Amino acid sequence: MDKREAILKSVLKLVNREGFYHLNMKKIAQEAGVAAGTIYLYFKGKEDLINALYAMIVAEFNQQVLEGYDDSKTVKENFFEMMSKAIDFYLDQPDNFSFVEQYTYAPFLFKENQDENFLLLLPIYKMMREGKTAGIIRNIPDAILLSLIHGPMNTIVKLHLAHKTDLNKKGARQKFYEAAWDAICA
Amino acid sequence: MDKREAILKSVLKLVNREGFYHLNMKKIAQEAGVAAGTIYLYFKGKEDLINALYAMIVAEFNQQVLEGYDDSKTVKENFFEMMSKAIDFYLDQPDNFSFVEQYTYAPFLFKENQDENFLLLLPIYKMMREGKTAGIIRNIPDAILLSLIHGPMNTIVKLHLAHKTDLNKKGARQKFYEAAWDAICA
DNA sequence: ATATCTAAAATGAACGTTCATTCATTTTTT
DNA sequence: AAAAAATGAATGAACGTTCATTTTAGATAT
Repeated sequence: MDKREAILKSVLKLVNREGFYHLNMKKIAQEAGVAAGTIYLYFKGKEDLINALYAMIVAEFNQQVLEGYDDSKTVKENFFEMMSKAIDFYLDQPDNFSFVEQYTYAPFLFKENQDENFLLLLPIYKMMREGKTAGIIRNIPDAILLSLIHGPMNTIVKLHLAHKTDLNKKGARQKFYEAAWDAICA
Repeated sequence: MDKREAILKSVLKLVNREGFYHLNMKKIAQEAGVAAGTIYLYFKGKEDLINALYAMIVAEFNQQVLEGYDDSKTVKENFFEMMSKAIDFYLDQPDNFSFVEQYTYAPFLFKENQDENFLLLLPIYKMMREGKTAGIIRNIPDAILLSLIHGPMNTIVKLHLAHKTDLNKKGARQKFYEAAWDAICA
């Protein structure tokens, strides 16, 4: 059994269940089935642990979303595919969503670098640039396009996880993709 | 000088500057220019204080956004107006944005009721319903529409406050409104 | 005006608890 | 038996809250 991974997973579970505010090292150790001191064999401290987890999730997310990207497809197809992968990522592991949101919105909690926040958005930037040069995507500032892609995706996942809607319902995702696309297409 | 208000304002300032994680009663008292014990004359405790602040901001936000609403205008005009008011609210008082975001994404931190989160969205619901019955807004689930309105607004404000874009630049807002509108109009 | 009294408001040191981290000791692996 | 990994009790700092005491403000009497 990999203890490092067990520790990371237990942070994820606890942050989702109780929030950052109630997270403490003893709980993390208990949930992971190790002693409190053991955590310090794998991480420098609490901050290091949290940052390592965030970095891990970002890496997984980008990898999974970029998997959906195919240069031979149209921009629209790539857009749909990436939206789909991104939503899948969070629906498959809701803990990830909760953690990333809380981490992102806690200024100066554990981050030295504000720009870290935007690492999650790298796949979107790629698609945007290509669509714009091809004249298929609106020629408006990148940040506005970004808000029209990331914003809805983020909110719809939140609403789904809060049981305010059901993204698994037939046709629901397709309607969402189409509407989001109309916001960005030229 | 109203001490209750001074205390609330100092929470707002501190949460924005250092995050919930580093917030403590001593700092709140110092920032407000009162003794630690004084806070307990106005609030039952830390939770009560935080909840009171959130309630205050939600009330102000809804009031300000609904101010832009005018039944004699078209749905599109109302949409633009409300987007504008909502963005103004956060740009004028960025502390409010930071606080609301952090509060929203901290499950079980101070909330008994998850639904509280969605109070901020009441003005949007009103416009959506009316537009749908008039056939002007897409006939898709409310939650999806909501994500297409609230999501972009939320993200663009975040990007603006992080200096990734400038919403005060001429034409920027108009482009944003138009694009967001195209996502929801039938 | 000034002094005296009273209740409300405010103070901040003290308290009990919680927490992250350490490290002497024990357990496991080689 | 030596080295590496793991333990968890101990430590001291930090925190939310309390409450005995002090300060302030308003009313009343001199």
